[in-house]
Amino acid sequence: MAAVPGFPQAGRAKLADVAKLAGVSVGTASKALNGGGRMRPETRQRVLAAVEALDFRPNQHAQSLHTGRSWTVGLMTTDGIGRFSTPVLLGAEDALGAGKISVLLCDTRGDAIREQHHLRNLMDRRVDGIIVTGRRTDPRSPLTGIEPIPTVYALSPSVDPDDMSVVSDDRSGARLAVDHLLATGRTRIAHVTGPAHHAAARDRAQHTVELLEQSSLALSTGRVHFGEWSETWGRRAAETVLRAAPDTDAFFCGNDQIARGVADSLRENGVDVPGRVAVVGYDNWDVMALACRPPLTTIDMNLAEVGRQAALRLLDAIGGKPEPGVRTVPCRLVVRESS
Amino acid sequence: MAAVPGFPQAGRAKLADVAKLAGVSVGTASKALNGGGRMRPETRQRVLAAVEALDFRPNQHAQSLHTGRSWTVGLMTTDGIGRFSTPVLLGAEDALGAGKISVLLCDTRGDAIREQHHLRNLMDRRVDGIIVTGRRTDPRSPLTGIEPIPTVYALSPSVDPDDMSVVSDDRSGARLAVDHLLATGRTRIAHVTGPAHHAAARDRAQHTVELLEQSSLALSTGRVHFGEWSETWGRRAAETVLRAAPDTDAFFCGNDQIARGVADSLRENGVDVPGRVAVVGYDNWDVMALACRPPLTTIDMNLAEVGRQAALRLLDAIGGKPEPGVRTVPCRLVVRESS
DNA sequence: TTCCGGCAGAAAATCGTTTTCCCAAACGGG
DNA sequence: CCCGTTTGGGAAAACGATTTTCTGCCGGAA
Repeated sequence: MAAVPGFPQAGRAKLADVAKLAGVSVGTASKALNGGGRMRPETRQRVLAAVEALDFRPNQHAQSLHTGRSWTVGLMTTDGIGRFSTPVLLGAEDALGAGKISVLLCDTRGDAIREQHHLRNLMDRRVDGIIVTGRRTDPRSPLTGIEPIPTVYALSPSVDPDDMSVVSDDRSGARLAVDHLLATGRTRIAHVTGPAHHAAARDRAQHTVELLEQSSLALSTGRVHFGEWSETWGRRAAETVLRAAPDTDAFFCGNDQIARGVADSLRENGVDVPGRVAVVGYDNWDVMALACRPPLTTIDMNLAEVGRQAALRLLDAIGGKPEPGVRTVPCRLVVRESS
Repeated sequence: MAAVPGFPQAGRAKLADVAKLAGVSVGTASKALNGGGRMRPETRQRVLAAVEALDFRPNQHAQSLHTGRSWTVGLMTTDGIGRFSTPVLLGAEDALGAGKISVLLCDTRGDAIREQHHLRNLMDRRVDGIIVTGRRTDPRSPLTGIEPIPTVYALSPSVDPDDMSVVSDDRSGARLAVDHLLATGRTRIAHVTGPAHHAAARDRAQHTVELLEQSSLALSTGRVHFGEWSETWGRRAAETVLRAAPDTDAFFCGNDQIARGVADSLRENGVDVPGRVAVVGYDNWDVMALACRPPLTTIDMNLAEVGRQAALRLLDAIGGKPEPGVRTVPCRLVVRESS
């Protein structure tokens, strides 16, 4: 690391400098670094010593120009980087970083123009691959005009089943919640969730109904309560449910905000949670789940794992082993005091 | 865009192909593209037409190799990508994207080893600049070993005053809150905030006290209530305050979680908000502020603007016009129904 | 002594641009 | 008609690595 007389300052040495210091040619120096070619061990040592002395770091632009690889993947998020895409993003970054690959961030803000713009940019940079993530679990139309670049869709799958997608397993989430409630003796379960035009709400609701049927049960109110993903809706829905089916002994909610609204409403109406009624949320969003009174039992989608899986599949595809299709990541039940 | 016989398929044409199709030399083709050199308009047109026909896009690796610029900046976040760094990040991406610069994401998870690792990576990639953001407003020690690379610290300033930093103006935040409360007739103000070892809590508290003094007022309880950034603490503190100073007519809280806790506690104790007591939060975190009953008046730190300013300063520095020092971004008062 | 195989390492080609230098033709003024 | 001065455009040298090809040189065998 110490400055060597006659050579450029540390950090900006080029391979030619290393070669000169070691008394060999550039080609030989390169071979010494990259394993390859035959050479006297002593020569290799000299080169390695020179690398050390000059703190040489290869110029990645030169490498990329030669190999055509950028050791970079694009990460496109469609919703500003929200509560859902963030953990996915971190999981992906984690898995990629291990492989010396960096992440180029692109936020489309849900705008198709911006998406095309970023796409051009990523192609110009010759990224090795692309991960696309969205806020919702609704399928999205695939990116266009990226023929040769491996792409993985995370969280929001592509509508094309031949694309690679990694999603959270809504069915497993519903199963964990329902099984947990049944196992703790609840049989009169209500389901309050978000808007019916969201796949997440529809799918979880459908699975819930099916799972109850398998135990010869039905929803306590006879129907799913679709609404919004908000506490306000949770509070309103709780009252509706209690009026329609006063013997309801559990709420399975489509997300933690709704669940918290439900819990607040129950408490304020003097209904004991979990004594008389259990509440289970979805998302394991800590600020909601932990601040809730009582703290929420909830379903964790393992979003970081979704991101990690997406990254791993992308690496496979970059390595020439693409596995088309949708892969699901199972959820996890987090039991707290509301059930 | 249509395939031209005898030429590689669209998207992978090189400048040599363009030149051949236009009947000029590579150098001339380059000049035609980049404005420069003198040439007959007709020749330039021929080149441009060829570019169009072949859908030519310059190889950025080649450009970067030649110019030494990567048109990329590193964005290091120290805390996963949390609630605070996300808007900063988006603001920065927005400002940089306009300048054809892409963002390379690095998350250190607060780990020094990882930080060094990412730093090496960024230097190897010859990024044009670096933006460092953190979760807290406490000053952080500057990055080491990046001598020649322009760096801007966002949200968490560098302890070295000669570095470039962009932070939220805590003083303006406190002023907006206090002035608003005074203007609406409140004079017995309590201040509940986070841990005293957080600069954000200390600074806002200090400014609040100073501002009150300027109006010959003091805190209703005679002291600042330091605690945690949580709803639980907000609820506890509200009761403490009401017991110590029952004539308190306003709470200014260090963040929206605390404010929500305070509001909840007041409501449950039958204290009318905003009728008898006003509540003002800090952060304008929508899920908290909007879900609160009543919706919270709060201070917005304009974090996206912090990110944007950081990006702009970085661009200036990259362009050779660095302006060392700390720059502050003023806050914004968002009035809702809690005051 | 001659020839050949093997090996260490040098030299050169390559990746795709940008940029500098240089040459030829055209042009204008005296 | 001749000599500068523009002008348009080509050739070639960077940029910094990797990879392929080529050249000595040595030892051993015929």
